[in-house]
Amino acid sequence: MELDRRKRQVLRAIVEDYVASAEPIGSRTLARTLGLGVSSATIRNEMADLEALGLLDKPHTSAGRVPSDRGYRLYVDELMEPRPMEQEAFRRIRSLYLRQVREIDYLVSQTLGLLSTAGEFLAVGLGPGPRNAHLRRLDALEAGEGQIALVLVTDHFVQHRLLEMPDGMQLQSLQQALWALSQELHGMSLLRLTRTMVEAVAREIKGRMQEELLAFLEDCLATGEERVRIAGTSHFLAQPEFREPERIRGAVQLIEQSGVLQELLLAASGRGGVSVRIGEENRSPETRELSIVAFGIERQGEIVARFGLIGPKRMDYAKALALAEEVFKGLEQAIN
Amino acid sequence: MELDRRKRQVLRAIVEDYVASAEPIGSRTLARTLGLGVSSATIRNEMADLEALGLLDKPHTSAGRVPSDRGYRLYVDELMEPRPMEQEAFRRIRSLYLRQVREIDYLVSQTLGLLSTAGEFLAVGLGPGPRNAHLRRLDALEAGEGQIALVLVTDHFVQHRLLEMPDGMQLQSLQQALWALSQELHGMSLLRLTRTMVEAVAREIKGRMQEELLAFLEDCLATGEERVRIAGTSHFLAQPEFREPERIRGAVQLIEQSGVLQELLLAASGRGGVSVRIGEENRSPETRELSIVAFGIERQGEIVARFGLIGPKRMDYAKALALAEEVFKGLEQAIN
DNA sequence: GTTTAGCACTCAACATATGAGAGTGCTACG
DNA sequence: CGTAGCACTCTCATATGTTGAGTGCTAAAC
Repeated sequence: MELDRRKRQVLRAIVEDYVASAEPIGSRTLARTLGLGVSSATIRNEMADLEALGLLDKPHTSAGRVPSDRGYRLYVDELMEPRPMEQEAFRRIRSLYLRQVREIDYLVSQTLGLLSTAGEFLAVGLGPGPRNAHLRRLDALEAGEGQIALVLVTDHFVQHRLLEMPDGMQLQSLQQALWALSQELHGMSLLRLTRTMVEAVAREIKGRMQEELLAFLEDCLATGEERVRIAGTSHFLAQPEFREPERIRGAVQLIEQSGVLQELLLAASGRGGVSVRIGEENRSPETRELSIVAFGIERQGEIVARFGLIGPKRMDYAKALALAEEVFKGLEQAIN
Repeated sequence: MELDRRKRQVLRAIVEDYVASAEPIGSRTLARTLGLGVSSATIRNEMADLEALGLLDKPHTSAGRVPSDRGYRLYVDELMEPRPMEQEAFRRIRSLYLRQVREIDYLVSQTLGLLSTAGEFLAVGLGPGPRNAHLRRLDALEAGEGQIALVLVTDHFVQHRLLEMPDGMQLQSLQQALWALSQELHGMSLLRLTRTMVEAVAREIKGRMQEELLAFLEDCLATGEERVRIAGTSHFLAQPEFREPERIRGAVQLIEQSGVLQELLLAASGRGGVSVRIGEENRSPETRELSIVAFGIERQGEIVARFGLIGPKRMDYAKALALAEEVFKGLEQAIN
């Protein structure tokens, strides 16, 4: 079923008005602001048609109309005009990705900062997991005053731990053991690594240092573990949809126990660019009233990082998409 | 002015009832629960006296009584019975601090996790600032595939950054320059260090690597910078005092722009053990309705870390104090 | 002197009524 | 096909009782 020109105009105006005002749109105001020389009654008829098509909803009998999920979808797919980025933001994005940094973990946190500057979305990011982090080096550095720093380097991140050197332990022998290990296990995925390593390590190093080393490796796995990072909470919570205390509580909970957000991000971000999920298109009930603009970053065939901009369904899709596209391009370039 | 035995009993019962129920306490219920064989009228008289002494408040003419700030203070100082910790929590605390770890930054984040498990307070923590972090080592490690890891070690934390080696740059010459620098500036406070270092570095290392190194050092300062860390937000926001949307918004804002919390923590935590601040005793208007149980950790005469448990004035002081005392002891021992 | 019973009074919270305002659907007409 | 007009609906805000918990005070009892 095709929409004629005017219906599209009306739908688009309703979406954009509603995004801006967060208030249902009535026929009178729309007839005025639309500037087409038609009366409110005509608009009302068009609205009734759009509602019959499932593109608009009524909050109650006598408030204005609000876009439905399908209405937003149509808007995003066909009606929306891509909006150019602000110069300032554009420049900041470019400059971040022109640097020499290759540490994905670091890039994730910096990118998150960038995404949250838009000032109205909840920015979420996911770094590479232990599955696709590969060991490059494991070492112990002298750190003065009887302490050492354990350092683990992978292709995606670095981890460290400052420890008291146990009495009677030789730095040299520790280093030798670690070097040998590094050599042997170089390039191995961190996920497979641990089991093998635990046993190899146990042979060479004894006592408390062994315990600490194992604890350190475990933490490296945990840190490398895919845990969603979040920025821009207050902007997000400031959205008018969270005015009621019950809603705001739900949103806070959603953010705190980030499992749901992680799931959302994983489902929404994929290969090949930026994609949008709207309301009911999300699986879990907690996110049925939210939308997400998301993308994944690929390196050598694997997705090593994922990002998303989350807002109420009434979010500014054009703005979010422009930002996401730009960051996507920058990051892909920087990483590959 | 001395309070007789019964007045103390009444005050204590009111505080503890109110802490548990968050509802003002009336004379009738109190007469019943207190189990003293006196009538509500007698309790009413006692209450009136306590109110005259400034130890109780009335939310309005005809609700029950609520402790005033001074009432809480008297309760904490004289009336409260120290509560023993739960075994489980106690064991977890001990085991964390029996390890070899000396990295304060790491200890801060682990301790914060511990504090937030109490499940009703907002836990805040502050690590050592650049002022009291002293350079131990600055190095560049080969990290494979044309990349290097810059590593900076201080007595309190370690920082790192994974970089692409610029074409034509020699790892050896970079290392030499960094070693020389480490040697020269060893033990210097990170705060004074940078200025001097910037210039020294500029001489030895050129081009993009210089930029990246400077950026790295700047970030080290920023990371080492005293920035308050927060855990347990959702427990805190679940407190009934934040039922109204306006209040909850205020609380969220307080948490997000953490400057006020940092100030609060700095003012409340000091040398020599755990202390309590109640309501109006806090300076800034945003925290007038909150209380904090806080302590600082000393090492060689300097406070290198600070922690606080924040709740509404109606918080469970006995529980918070027990937890704080235990963590304080454990940390002091582990660090010294 | 202390305690208690009794009573009038106060105030928040809840429910109910009322009116205004915004918006809709429908019908009849140009 | 578009428009004017009108009855109708529903939310929101305001006003008005009503209820229940709690207080303060007085006078009598212990």
